[in-house]
Amino acid sequence: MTVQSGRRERKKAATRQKIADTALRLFLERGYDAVGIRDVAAEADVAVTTLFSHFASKEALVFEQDEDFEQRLTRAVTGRAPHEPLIPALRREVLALVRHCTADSAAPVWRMIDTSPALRKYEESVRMRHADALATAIAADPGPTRSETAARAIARFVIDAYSLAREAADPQAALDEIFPMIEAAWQVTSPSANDPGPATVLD
Amino acid sequence: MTVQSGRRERKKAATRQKIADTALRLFLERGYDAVGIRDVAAEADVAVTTLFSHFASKEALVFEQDEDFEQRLTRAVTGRAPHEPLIPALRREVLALVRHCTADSAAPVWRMIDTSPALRKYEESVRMRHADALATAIAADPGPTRSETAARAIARFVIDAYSLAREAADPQAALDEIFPMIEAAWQVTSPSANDPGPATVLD
DNA sequence: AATCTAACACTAACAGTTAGTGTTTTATAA
DNA sequence: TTATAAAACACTAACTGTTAGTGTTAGATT
Repeated sequence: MTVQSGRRERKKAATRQKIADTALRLFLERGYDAVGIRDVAAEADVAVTTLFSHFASKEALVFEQDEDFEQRLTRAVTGRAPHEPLIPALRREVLALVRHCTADSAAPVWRMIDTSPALRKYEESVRMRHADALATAIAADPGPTRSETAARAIARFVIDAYSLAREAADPQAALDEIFPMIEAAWQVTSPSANDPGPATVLD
Repeated sequence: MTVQSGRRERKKAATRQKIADTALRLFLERGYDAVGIRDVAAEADVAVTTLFSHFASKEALVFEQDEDFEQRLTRAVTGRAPHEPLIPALRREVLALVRHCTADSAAPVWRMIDTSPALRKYEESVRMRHADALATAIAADPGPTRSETAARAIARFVIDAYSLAREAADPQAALDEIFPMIEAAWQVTSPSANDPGPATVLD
C-alpha cells in the first residue's frame, strides 16, 4: 500500500465537495426541511448511497467542516507559545471562531441552523465532541497539572462560552463577560489554590 | 370550559403511563435499537398514532420524567430559603439528582442511554432545555443582579457539572471539584467584584 | 495486460414520523 | 335525560432518513 497518486483522492474529494455545495445551495434556496436527501443526490448527480458514503447523515451535510473547528480549538491549546497562559489563548481562538460564524457570509447558514430543531440538536452533539477533544488537549497540557475532571469542566465551559457568544447580540461583549468567569474557575483548580498568598497568574 | 372532573385525565395519564412502562420494559429486555415503535404500540395495545400523541419521539419514551428534573432544578433556585446563597443550594440539588440517576434501580436505564447514540444525543438537547429554564430562574433571582449573560453561563456550568458527575466514577468527588469552580465563576460576576476588599460570600 | 480495490450505482427495504379520516368516550349544556 | 362539543383513540397509507445487498466501473498495482 503505497501513497495514493492523487487522482482517485482528488475525484473523491471533488465528489464530496460537489455534494456538500449542492446540499447547502438547495437548503438555503428552499429551506432545510423542504429538501430531501433524494433531491440533493439527484441534483449532485450521485446515488443516495454514495451521498451517505461521504456523509453520515443529512445534518452532517451542513456541518461539513466541523473538524477544522475542532482542530483550531485543540491547537489553540497545544500550539500556543511556551508559557502562554491557557485561558487567554482559548479566549482569543473562541473569539476568532465566533467572528467566523457571525460573519455576513456565514449568517444565512447559521440562521438556518438556529431555526431547524434537527440541526440545533445535531450541533449540540458536535459541540460535545469538541468539548471532549478540548478536554483531552487541556489534560495533556504541561505545567501545573490539574485533575481530569477539572480539565473536562473547563473544556465544557469554554464550549459554552462559544455557544452563548454565537447566539448573543454582541458576541464580543458576551465573551468579555464569560471568560473572566472561566478564568476564575480555572484559578481555583490551581495546585496553589490553597496557598493563602496572592493568586498566581502564571497559567 | 370548567375544570375537568378527573376521569378523562386519569384515563389519559394511565394510557401514557402504560405506554411508557411498556416501552421501558421492552427496551431493557431486548435493547433500545432492537425494539421498534410498532412493537411498543402493539405490546401496550394502542395505535402507533396514539403513542405519538403522548410522546413526541421514540427517545422521549425513555426521558418520560424530564420535566420533574427541570422543576427540581428551578425550584432549587426559586424555592430556597431567603438569603440562602445560590450556588450551594444548586450544589445540593445537583448532588441529589445525580444520586437519583446513579442509584442501582436507575442504573440499567442509564447504561442503555449511555450506549445508544440516539439517546445520548437526545439527552444533550434535554439538558439544553434544562439549562435555559435554569438560566431564566437564576436571572429572575432577587438580590444583587447579574447580567443575563452571566445567568446563562452559570446555568450551563451547573448542567455541565451534573452531566460530568453523572458520568464520573465518583460523582460526589466530581461535584466537590467542579462546584468550587462554579462558585468562583459566580463570585466574579458579583457587582462588588471590582471591590478590592475581601470577597463577599453573601450570595 | 492482468488484477485488485475503492468508489459508485441501483433496488428494495426498514424504521420513525405524520397526514388524513373516522370512531368512541367523556364532560357539560339544554 | 338527551344533545352537543371536545378530546382521545384507531386505522391506513404514506413520506423521509438510512442501510443492506449486489453489482459495475475507474484507478492503481503488479
